[in-house]
Amino acid sequence: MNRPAGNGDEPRKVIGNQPKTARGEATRKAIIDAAERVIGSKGYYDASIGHITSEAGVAQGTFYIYFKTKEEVFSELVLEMGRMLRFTLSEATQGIEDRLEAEKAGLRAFLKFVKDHPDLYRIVQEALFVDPEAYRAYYRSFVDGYRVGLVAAQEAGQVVEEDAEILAWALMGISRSLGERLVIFGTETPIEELVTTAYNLIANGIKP
Amino acid sequence: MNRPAGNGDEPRKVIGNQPKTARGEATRKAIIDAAERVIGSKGYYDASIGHITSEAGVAQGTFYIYFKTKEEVFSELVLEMGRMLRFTLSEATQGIEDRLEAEKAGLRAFLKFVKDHPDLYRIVQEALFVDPEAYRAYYRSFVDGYRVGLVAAQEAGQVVEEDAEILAWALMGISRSLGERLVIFGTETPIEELVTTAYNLIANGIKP
DNA sequence: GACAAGCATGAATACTGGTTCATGTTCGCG
DNA sequence: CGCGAACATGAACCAGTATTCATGCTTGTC
Repeated sequence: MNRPAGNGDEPRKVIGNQPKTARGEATRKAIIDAAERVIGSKGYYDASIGHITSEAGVAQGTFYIYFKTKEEVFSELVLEMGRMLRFTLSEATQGIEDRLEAEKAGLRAFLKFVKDHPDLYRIVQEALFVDPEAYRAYYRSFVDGYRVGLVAAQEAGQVVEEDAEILAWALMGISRSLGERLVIFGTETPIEELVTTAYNLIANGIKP
Repeated sequence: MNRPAGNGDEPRKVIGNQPKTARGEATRKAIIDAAERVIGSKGYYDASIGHITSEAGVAQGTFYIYFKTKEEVFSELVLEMGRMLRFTLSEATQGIEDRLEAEKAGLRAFLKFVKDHPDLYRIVQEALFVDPEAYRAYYRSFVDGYRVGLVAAQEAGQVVEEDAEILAWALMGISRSLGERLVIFGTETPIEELVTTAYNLIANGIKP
């Protein structure tokens, strides 16, 4: 029961075991990618570790070298997804001066992203049940971005003086709903049409 | 392999076994109610038949007198939920002449319903994975109601001439998002405040 | 008051699937 | 080389749980 002094009880709360070589890095990535495909298509509960590892081309035990539990890959997936989406959006609105135009570009980029990654969409939804904390963090960060933009626009007198937090949730709801229609309900409406209609609604709805 | 002629292959697609006496009726209802509570709080996959039946105060085997599978109670729950919500909304907007006022009343009723039934909200969300067909039907019927109202208002010249289907999805998204904020994110904003802000957004957004 | 259909029981079944482990294999470095 | 740390294997373990089943109870009816 002896051990070096100056050590806490927990081994520094590392997420899974970080690989130390390029080889391990590659394997870990292969597993995450496989998990994305398998969980995305079958859902979390129907996706077994066996499915994931065989899709990744490794043995079942290998999974546990990199992840402590099944839940852990999932959480990481959700995090990754949030990062990707935020990156895509900031990329798409980079350098656009007019705030309303930026809004439009963001909406368009969001719908495109969702359409290109239908699996990712479902994964985030399922996080509400598998990892509620990750789910909340995902939407919180999304809505925060929205809110900051709105507040700035309000200060510039371009947006009506309503509670920016509530407004942000409402606007996010529009994007999300149209995205869901695309992915879950498989409608064929061109994205540009959705963007135009939603943009008019939003622009008229929030102008001062 | 002989059987009476004039019979299809399927035994009339009865959902579960309908009880024939008041006693059975009561037991069946007790199980559904228990399922609502247990699945609502633990989620579908963590809610075992054992949990549900013990919550209902019956033996495990009793469950299978009334439902063929675990999925079946769940589907019935989702259906029931859709019915309840639609009833509540039509109740709340009954007899309101002005369409915009009706919209406001509907929004208020929706948020109140969601707040009073947080479990039900999560159950519908989970249906996307457990019974996608039920999930789609739920939202389809919701959005259809919305669309019909919008089209009527457009014909009366009260609403802008945008695609009513898209508009309906967007507006539904606003309600849903604010409802989710209430239930999943546990914010304490008074419903009336949400209604006012959202109403202004919607009213300005869709006026011709 | 006995018969049968409906209802109820809960132990046994059957199987899935997450996790562990004892045993290799790879590979960079001295 | 050859040593050790990192990585990989896949068979076995085991806990949980949906579903079945043989048996027993209730209740209304003739």
